[in-house]
Amino acid sequence: MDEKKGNYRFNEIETKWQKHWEDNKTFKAVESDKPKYYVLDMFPYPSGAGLHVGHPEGYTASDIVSRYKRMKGFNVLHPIGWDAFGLPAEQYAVQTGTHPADTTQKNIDNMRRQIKSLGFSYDWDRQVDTTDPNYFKWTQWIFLKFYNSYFDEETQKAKPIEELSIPDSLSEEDKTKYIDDHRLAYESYAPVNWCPELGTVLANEEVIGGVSERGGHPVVRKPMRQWMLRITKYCQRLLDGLADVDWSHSIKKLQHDWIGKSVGAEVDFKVDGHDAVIRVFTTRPDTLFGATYMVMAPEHELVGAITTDDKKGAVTKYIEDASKKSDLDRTDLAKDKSGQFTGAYAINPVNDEKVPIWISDYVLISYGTGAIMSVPAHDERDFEFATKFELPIIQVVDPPKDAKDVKCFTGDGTAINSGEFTGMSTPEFKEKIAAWLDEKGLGEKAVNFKLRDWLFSRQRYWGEPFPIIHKADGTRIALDESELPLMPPEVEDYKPTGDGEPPLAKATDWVNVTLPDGSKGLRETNTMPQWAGSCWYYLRYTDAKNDAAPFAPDKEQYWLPVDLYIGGAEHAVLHLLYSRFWHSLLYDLGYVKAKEPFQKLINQGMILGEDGQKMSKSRGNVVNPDMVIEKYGADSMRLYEMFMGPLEATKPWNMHGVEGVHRFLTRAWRMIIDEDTGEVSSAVQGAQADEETIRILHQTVKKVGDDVEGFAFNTAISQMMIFVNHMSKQKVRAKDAIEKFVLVLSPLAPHIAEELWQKLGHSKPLAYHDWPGYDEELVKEKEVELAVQIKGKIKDRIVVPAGATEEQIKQKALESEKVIAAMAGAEPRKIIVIKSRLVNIII
RNA sequence: GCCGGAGUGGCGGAAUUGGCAGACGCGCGGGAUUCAAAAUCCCGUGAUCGCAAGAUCGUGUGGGUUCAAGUCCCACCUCCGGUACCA
Repeated sequence: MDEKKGNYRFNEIETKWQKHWEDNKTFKAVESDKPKYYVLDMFPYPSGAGLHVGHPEGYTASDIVSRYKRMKGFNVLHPIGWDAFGLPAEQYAVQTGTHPADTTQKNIDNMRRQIKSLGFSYDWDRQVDTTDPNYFKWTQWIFLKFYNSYFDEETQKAKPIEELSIPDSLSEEDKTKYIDDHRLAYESYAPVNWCPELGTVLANEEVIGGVSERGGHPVVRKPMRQWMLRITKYCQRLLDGLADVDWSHSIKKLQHDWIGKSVGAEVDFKVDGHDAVIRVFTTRPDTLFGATYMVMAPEHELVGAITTDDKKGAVTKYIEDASKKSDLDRTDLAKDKSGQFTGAYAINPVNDEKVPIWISDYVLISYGTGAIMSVPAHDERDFEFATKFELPIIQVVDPPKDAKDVKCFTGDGTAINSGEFTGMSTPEFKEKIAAWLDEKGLGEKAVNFKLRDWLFSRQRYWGEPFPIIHKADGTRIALDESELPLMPPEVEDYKPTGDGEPPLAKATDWVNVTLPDGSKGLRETNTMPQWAGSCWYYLRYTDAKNDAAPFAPDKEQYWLPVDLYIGGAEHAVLHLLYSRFWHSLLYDLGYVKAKEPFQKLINQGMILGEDGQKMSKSRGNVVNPDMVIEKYGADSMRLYEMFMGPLEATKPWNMHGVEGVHRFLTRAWRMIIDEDTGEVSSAVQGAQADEETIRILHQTVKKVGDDVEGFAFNTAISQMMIFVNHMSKQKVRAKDAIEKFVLVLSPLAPHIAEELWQKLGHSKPLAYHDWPGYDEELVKEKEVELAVQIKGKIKDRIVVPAGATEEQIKQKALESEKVIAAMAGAEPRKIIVIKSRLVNIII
C-alpha cells in the first residue's frame, strides 16, 4: 500500500465532519421568517437486523433535497424518528423474557449509529420514538379525540360529541347507546380477521388473499369484541383530497380503488306472500328488466323469515358451511359458485315478474345491502351462477356492434326488452330509471364504498394501551387527558393467551381499578396497532418536546404541509390512508390548518441483490451498509445509491458500481488536492477558465440543480463525472470553477465537499452557502454539429455556428461532398431543418 | 381475470417528450507506467459483412402514421407491483 499524505481518506474526513455537524448542531431547524421546506422520511422500524440498503436510498434522496434547499435559502425541517412499537420486539420478549422496551432501545441505538454514519442532515433534537411515554401520551390523546367526536353528516366534518343532538324520546340507557353509535371510535362484536399464529386480529388492509400480510399465516373469521375507527365516514373526503396532492398516479389510483366508490341505486323488491322487502344495491339499475333471480348473503337477516319449510334444512346447512369457511376458502382462486334456493320469490318492481330468491356466499353481507338482484346476461358473476343452477338469462342491453363478448355483455349499450325504456342508451336509462324509482317510492340513487371501518385493536403487549375503563354495567368511561399517558403494566411473561385474551389481561393489579365513585372497573386490555404511532409523527416533529400539547398551533402552521415525503410504496393504502384520516379529524377539530398532510410523495424503488433477486437472509444476497461504508465511505455509498438508476425504479445492487462512483470521488479529490502534499494542487489557480470549461461548468451547475429538483440524481451524477473528466485533463484549473463544482457536489457527497471547501481556504462550512448560479448564454454551445440526412438516412455531419439561419444551414448541407455524392444529381424536393439537431433532405 | 408500471449493448442505465439511439458508469480488449503487480493514465468497445473506406441491420413481437418513431396509434408477448366475487 502506497499511502500518501494527501490521499482521499474518506474515513477520517467523514468522521470529522459528522462530529462537526453534531457538535455545532448545524442542521437544527428553528422557526423563522424564511420560507420553509419540510422534507420527511418514512421513519423506520428499529429492527434487530439494522438498516438494509433500501433505507439509505430514500434517506439519501431526501437528504440531498434537504441540503440543496438549504443552499437555495429555505428553512428546512428534516427530522427522523423511530416507529418502535411492533411485533418483533414482542416476539423476542416471548422467547427470552427481555422487556420489549430494552430490545427496542438497543435496536434504536444501533440504527441511529448506522444512520449517523451516512451523514444525513437531520435535526436530531426533534427525534421521536413512538414508544416513549411523552410521545404515546399524545397518541392516546388523539384516540380520545376520536372517542369523543362524531361525524356531522350535514357539514361532513367531525364535531365534539357534546354537540351531538340526541332525540328527546330516548331513555337514559338508549341515549348512551345512541351516543356510542355515533362515536368515531367504537366497540364492535362483528366477526374479525383472527390470526391464530400471530395471536391477534388484523385489519382488512393487513390481510392479503386470506393470509396475514406479515408472515403469510392463515386468517380465520371469528366474532370478537374490538375497537373500530369510523374511517368510512371520511370516504368521500379521503377521495376528494387526492386531487390536491402531488403523488404518483399509481399511488393515487391504489387509494382511490381501495376506497372504492360506486354510484348506483338501491331498489326494493317485495317478497311474495310476505310483508317484507329486500333492498338491493346495484350500479346497473338500467338492467332491472333482466333481473331473473335474487341472491342474499347467507348472513342476511331476512333469510330465516322467508325460507320455506321444505328448504329449511338445506338452507340452514348452507349457512353453517358458509360461516365455517375461512377467508381463504371464500377467496379461493378456483372459486366455484355455490348457493341454495330459499323457496321464496320476490317481485321485480319494474315488471311484476316473480323471481326466485337464493342465498350464496358470493354476495357479501358487509357490502351494500347484503343482497343483490341478479342480471346474468350482463354480470359475469351472475352469469356463472345462473349457468351452474340453470336459471333464466334475459338480455336487456344490446351491445354496440364492435363488442366481442355477446354471451355476457357488461358494457354500455342500448336497452332492449325493457318496456317503456327500450331503445335508451345505458347512461340515459340510468338517469331515467333512478327518477322513476324515486317517484314510485321503490328506490333511490345510492353510493357505496368498499372501504370498511378500521379495526383498531390488537391483542398484543407492545402497543399503546387504550385510555378506557369498562364499568360493571357494560358502559365505559374514557380517561381524562390529565391521566395520560396510561403506561402499560409490567407483566410476568409476554405470551398471548391463545384464546384471544391479550397479554395485558394477565396484569390483574393494573386491570382492576376503583373508580372515583367507589365502583369497580376494568381497564381495556387490547392495545393499539402499530399504525397508530405513525399516523401523526410528522406533526410531532414540528414541536417534538412540547409536553403541554401534541404540538403548538403556530409550529404546525409554520411547517405543514410536508413538502416532500419519501418512502416505500408498500404503504400506499395503509399508513398513507390512515394518517390522512387522522389528519382529517385533527383538521375538523381545529388542531391543524393544513388540509392534507403530505403535499408531494415519492416512492423509492426496491433494491435487489446482486443476483437480481429480492434481498433476503435465506438467499444470502443481503448487502450490509456498514460494510460498504467501511470499505468505500459514506459519500460513495450515498452516490452509488443515487447513481444506480431512477429513484422510483427497482434495480439490482452491484459492488463494481460502488467502486465506480468511488473512483469518481477519488478523481474529484485529485483534481483539487495534490496527493503528495495534501494541499490544494498547484494546477488550481485563480485564472480565467477557457471557453469550453466555462461552458461545461455552467452546464453542470444547471443540470445538477434541475436534476435535483426533478429527483433525477443519477443523471446529475453523470454530469458531474463529465465535469471531472474534463477538468482533470486541464493543466490549469480555474479556482472559481472548481469551487462551484464543490458546491454542486455537496448535497450528494457532503463530507468530501466540506473537506475540499475547507482546503480551498474557506473558514465557514458550505452547508448554508448559496447555491451557485449559472448563465443560460454560457450553457449554450458556440458551434453545433448537425446530422445531414437524405430521406432519413444519415450521410454526413456538418458544423455550423449556433446562431446559423435555416438558409445558411441548408446551403452548408447541400455543399457537403458526401451529400452531393449521395444525391447523385437529384433535385431536393424538400429540406427540413431542425435547428441544432439535423437536416433532412427529401429527393 | 382486472388495474398500474416496465421491456433499450455483456450489465446498471441516458436520450431537451417526434429529430444524430446507447450519455455516464460497470465489465471486457489493447497500450503506457512498473522488476512485477495493484493503483493510475490513454485508446477501443451494439450486431453482421469487409483488409479497408464503408454498407446493412438494430430500442420485446407484428402492423400502421410520419420527411423522421425508443418516443404516437392498433394488436400481441414477457416481466414486476397491486388486487381478489365490493353487485
